[in-house]
Amino acid sequence: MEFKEAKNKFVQTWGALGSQWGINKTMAQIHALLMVSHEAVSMEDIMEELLISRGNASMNLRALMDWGIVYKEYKAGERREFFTAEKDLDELAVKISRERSKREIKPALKVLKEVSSITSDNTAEEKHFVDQTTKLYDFVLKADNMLDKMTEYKDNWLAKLVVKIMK
Amino acid sequence: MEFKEAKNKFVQTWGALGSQWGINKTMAQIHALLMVSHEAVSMEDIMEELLISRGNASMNLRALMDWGIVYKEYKAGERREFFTAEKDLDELAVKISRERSKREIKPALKVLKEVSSITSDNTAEEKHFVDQTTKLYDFVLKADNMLDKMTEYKDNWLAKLVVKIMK
DNA sequence: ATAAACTTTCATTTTTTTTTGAAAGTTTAA
DNA sequence: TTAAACTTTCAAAAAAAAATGAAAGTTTAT
Repeated sequence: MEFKEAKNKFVQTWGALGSQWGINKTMAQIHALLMVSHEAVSMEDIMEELLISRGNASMNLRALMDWGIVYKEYKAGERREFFTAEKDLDELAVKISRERSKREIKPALKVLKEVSSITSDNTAEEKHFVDQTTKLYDFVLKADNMLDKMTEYKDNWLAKLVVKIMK
Repeated sequence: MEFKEAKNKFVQTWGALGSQWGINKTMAQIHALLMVSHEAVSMEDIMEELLISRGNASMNLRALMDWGIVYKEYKAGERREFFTAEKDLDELAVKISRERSKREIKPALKVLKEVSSITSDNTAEEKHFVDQTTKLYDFVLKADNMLDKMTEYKDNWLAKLVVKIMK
């Protein structure tokens, strides 16, 4: 396999993986492209390489910057903007975890707390509902806390964790 | 908030959370419904409660069973089938992790290995590509191994982990 | 102040994903 | 073996999500 083919395969695969995890395909593809680029890339070049429109490129780059995993870069004497991706994978994981927690998990927790707090008549049905949603709240809260703690380790938390677990 | 309202809110929220993580909304909603039901539910009742068609219910129940997180149940003297969800949350997490690893992570790893193994000319561009995809392979492999290890803990791995990390 | 070079926005179109529902299939009881 | 009671399948329709592209906006150099 030659370079161009490999690069394309990587971008496609990363895009597909993104889709499966609720991230828009193009967004994941742009991210993939930037991750393996040794220097900052212009919007023009991204459009060309991925065969997407200017609007699409612009919106997804904005989204990636909102996630904090892609940065704008200015080059001296160049009018247009260039983009780079976070390349430190530990840092990348931390940022993705934080965003998903903030955007998705925290709001879900809020609802779980609400619905598990209804004052139940004591029918078996309602008791089970309260019991199960309470357990779910506790579980999700723990999982979310774990993510939080991981962000404190930052450097290499994953390796440390795996070593610990595997003994 | 009364029971029915709370139940509905829970089902909707679980459905939305599913969507954000790449799981079809109805599939997540059926799962939510079964999780908080104190007894097995018929397809008819699922259709009615979620206002979905027979085909939709059938296909998503099949998918949930393929994931190993919903079971068929037969009642004596009843022709139709009833469904229940895995209610042990540790068990649920284990099964979801295993499936996602098998379906999504393992295939991605295979590609990462392939593309990181190209014989590079030594342009800076190609070197960076090989370096970055190799790192990514190592990282994803570690993360996946962590999931694997977690499935060995089964009972309460999450609590144990959090305790360990938080010291 | 102007215009060139560039980016963003958003109504519309396209694509993808999900849902429907009717026909085909299956199982059970008599 | 038949028919009733139920489930599954899948082509077509609907809904949802993503992409387009042209107009509006912004920045910079002169």
